[in-house]
Amino acid sequence: YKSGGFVDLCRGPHVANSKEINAKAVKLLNVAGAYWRGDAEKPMLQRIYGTAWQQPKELRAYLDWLEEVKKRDHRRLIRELDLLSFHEEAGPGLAYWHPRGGLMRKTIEDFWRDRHLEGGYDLVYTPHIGKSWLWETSGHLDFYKEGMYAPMDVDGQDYYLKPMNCPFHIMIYKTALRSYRELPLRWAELGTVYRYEKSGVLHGLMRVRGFTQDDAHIICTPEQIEAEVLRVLRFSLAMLRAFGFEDFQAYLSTRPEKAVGDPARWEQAQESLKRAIDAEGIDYKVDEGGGAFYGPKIDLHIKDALGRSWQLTTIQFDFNEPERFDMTYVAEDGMEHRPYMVHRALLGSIERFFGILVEHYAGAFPVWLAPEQARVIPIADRHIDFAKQVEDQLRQAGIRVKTDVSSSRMNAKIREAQLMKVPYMLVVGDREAEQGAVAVRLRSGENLGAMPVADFVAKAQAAIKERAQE
RNA sequence: GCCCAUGUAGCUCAGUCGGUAGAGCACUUUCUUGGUAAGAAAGGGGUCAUCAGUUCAAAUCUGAUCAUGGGCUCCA
Repeated sequence: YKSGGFVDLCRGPHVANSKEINAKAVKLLNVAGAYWRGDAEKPMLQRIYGTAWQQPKELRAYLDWLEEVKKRDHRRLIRELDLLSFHEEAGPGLAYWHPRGGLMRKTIEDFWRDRHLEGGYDLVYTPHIGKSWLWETSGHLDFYKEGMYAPMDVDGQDYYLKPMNCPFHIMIYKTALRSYRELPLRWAELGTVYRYEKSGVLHGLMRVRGFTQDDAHIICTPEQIEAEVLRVLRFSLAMLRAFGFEDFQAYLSTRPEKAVGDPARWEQAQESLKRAIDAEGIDYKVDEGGGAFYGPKIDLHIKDALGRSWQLTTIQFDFNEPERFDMTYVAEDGMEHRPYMVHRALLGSIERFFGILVEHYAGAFPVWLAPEQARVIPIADRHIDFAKQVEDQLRQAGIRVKTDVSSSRMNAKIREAQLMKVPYMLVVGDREAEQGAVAVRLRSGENLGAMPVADFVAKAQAAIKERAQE
């Protein structure tokens, strides 16, 4: 788009004067800094953000949407729902998982590990720190030193907090002479890493300094690579669908100018990525030359309940580390060959994914994820004994349940459970105690009336199994 | 890291001209024992982010630092 002598690569339009904007409704949103020509080396200008609409009601709808975004802000909800916290005194970008958040994380991690074992992965665990040798060899100290926490001195040696898991998995790989017969290897780890992110970029759970990647490395032969890539992509889509995401967009990033590795391998890798996306029928865009210097990649973006896009899965080839660590396998010809290595994270980081889940569901999680799936609400203190019996029965049936024994009135207890977005509220009074029943209220406000405890258990278990919202 | 703004009780916020700190919710106790989103009363709770400075006197003015927010740049 052209304004006078200024040419901008955007859809425009630009106006020479704001009075040319023919709008019935305008709102100033905020002011912010922006670098001259988007270059951090250049001075910063003040940018004024505003929005203009043809009709006041369109502006109204937009402001309502902004309001909804604000209501779902995970930074607010993780506090209100008692899930996580951050602490100014203890370090920015470092998340504390409370019991409720911890229970959800455990649920996510259990699901993740089970699916991986079913999907032909092995689970590994590796240390949080390692000698500088690892990062010199991998190249991270050359390329990303400013993103790593300063080393600590241990017995006169520099040890670094790990910013990545790959060198550790490679150490395991190199404990044996590998045969083509045992490939592919698929090693997964919920690996906690630390990266020194610049202070201005930290943002709730979305950008933190300590986080857990749902990482895995696939090491295979050139013949296997295409099938492996397709397998990862399918696996990822199944995983994301299980968490309630349906709308996917893929981005394929190809070889940049400066790159390491055999061009023929790049070509094969890019082809296998492309064929996998085609096979799954995912819409994709190509970012020519947008890959990292060490390999091409596919990123998967999902759309959340408000239509916002988030990058989750990344599937990246690595032609750098196998070389630097001299990874080999012995092929049918009896010679040592260089394997392919693929890094992949499906959810990205547990912290960030959790934040996205919170915003996607506005804190009203599907039953299987909810930290407290049911709350028993005794009407008066004389019903507490029965309420505790119900609680026990439910817990034995594998339902996460609590009883509200506070001195509040039933109305207040219901309000409290609503605010915590507990899927099932089980009111018990004289009538229920007598019949061995619970009166079921959903967080939607719907009242299902009284049902035998066993019926409720069956209902809740079905909802958990189907990963239903209820 | 950069630009701008903000920081008062656990949370959401008042606090005038510089004169020594307040509300609602939450919490504790007591009363209340109730039928689907807040029963009532009393009480406790503050190094006004931190550290310096100006002043007889600082939540209030100045500076630095830390943190947070909106953006920018970055994101192996």
